Amino acid sequence: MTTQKVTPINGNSLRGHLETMVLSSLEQSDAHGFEILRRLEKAGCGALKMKEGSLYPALYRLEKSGLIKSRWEKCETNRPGPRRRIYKLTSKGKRRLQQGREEWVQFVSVVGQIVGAPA
Amino acid sequence: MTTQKVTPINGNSLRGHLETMVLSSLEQSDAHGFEILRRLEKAGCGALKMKEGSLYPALYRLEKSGLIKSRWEKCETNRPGPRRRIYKLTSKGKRRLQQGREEWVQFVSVVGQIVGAPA
DNA sequence: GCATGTATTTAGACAGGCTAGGTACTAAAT
DNA sequence: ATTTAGTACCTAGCCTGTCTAAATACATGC
Repeated sequence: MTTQKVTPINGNSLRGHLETMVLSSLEQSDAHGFEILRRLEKAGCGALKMKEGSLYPALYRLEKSGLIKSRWEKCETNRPGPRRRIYKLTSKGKRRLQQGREEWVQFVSVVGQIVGAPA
Repeated sequence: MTTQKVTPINGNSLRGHLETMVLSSLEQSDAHGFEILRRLEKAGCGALKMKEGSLYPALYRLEKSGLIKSRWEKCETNRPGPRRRIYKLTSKGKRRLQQGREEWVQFVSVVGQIVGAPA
């Protein structure tokens, strides 16, 4: 009974928002892919399941557009595991994030009004 | 100066929301495709540009799923122009609309929190 | 060795909104 | 009569971006 049906947010509805989400998650601090995944999953409260296969291509696109920059982190810095690629917002990326937020607000406003759900 | 730059809501961000929008626009009253387009465009305040090439396939999918039903309207009923296909929500469609609204609220809540834009 | 957890990468599938046309009917203009 | 314009519908094929599913690599523990 208490099976708390959390309808997962699927890929379609994420389209066009994922990149802003990634940029936003990098605002607090630089991070590598897996860490971004963890941040988003945590913030998504179980409803959000972004996959590696979505994230890494997105990161590639973002870097290609100059919105983020990456550097490799050596793994000898007192931690186990493989190498990590650390991503960082560029100033261009910060501006885009601002823009993405404005677009998000407009998107919510417009679609929300049509869908007519009580905000 | 007063060029009110309305960034149009593009196809990607509409993904996965369009069907709920269509269902919602049919709630007030039955309508044919063009009328749905007008309703959405009007509600979108200029920011929303849904195309026929998106709507008609969506209507087809919705009908195939039993969420809407259509009937042809003869054109001799005191109006000019070609025949129209009038769409109507089924009870299954009404239930789906409810579900779509719940999912919308959740979507806005989750993504909104991540994007961090002031709601 | 082998399994496990962490981390990255990629090929290919797939969905669905968009482009860009086409069809058809009516009325008004030429 | 023919053209033009407005309304209405339909569709083939494109394109983008998320997902599936697998491979690779490194370190630790059994």
